[in-house]
Amino acid sequence: MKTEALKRGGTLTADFYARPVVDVARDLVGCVVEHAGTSGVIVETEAYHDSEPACHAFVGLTPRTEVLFGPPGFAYVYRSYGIHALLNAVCEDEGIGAAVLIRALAPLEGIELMRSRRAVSRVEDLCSGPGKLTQALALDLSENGGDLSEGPVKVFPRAETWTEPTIVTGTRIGITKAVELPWRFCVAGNPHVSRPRPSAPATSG
DNA sequence: CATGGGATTGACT
DNA sequence: GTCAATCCCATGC
Repeated sequence: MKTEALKRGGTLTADFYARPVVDVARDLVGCVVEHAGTSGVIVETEAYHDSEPACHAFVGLTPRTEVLFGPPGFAYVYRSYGIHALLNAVCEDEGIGAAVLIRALAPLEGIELMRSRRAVSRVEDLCSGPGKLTQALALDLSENGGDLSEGPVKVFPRAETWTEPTIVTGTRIGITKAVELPWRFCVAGNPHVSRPRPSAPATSG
């Protein structure tokens, strides 16, 4: 997968998402998410697929999972624990329920705006969790089903300074089923990754 | 129509 | 470490 598919209006296009969800989860690390005057570099993701019970799409096609089973490159936003909105990117072909959960960002643009939305001062606290980043970017359930290449939520290819991040793999957070799958991807040693951070294996970087 | 369970966070012991 | 807040939706009567 080369850059040709990464260049429509600057955003990633459906081709990027129409691949195995675990591959997309890994490749989204280092990419940039933008919404409502704020943006950040993705430093943590998780993959979910309808073949395993931790995925919402495991139950099949329902009103809730309709977007998950739809075409790739769209936003799946849902409410978690009645409080937080969580942002996912729908992946793989239409008819397959798969998505990448965006779990943490390194704030890039609109940091003061994020501070006003989050009421915390430290940059490391603004987007270091899936519920935190949606609050910082002012994302809510109305973004569910939105086209990630056209907005209002947009995802851009890796920024120049993040072309080759060192990625650490771990198990997914906060789930009770299929806990053993190593489908969590983080930038090694990055302060914006949510906790618990995966224990970094011996890597250079 | 009633019930139960979360892909979390922040506050408190 | 423990725990409550809070709402959408899947399931079962």
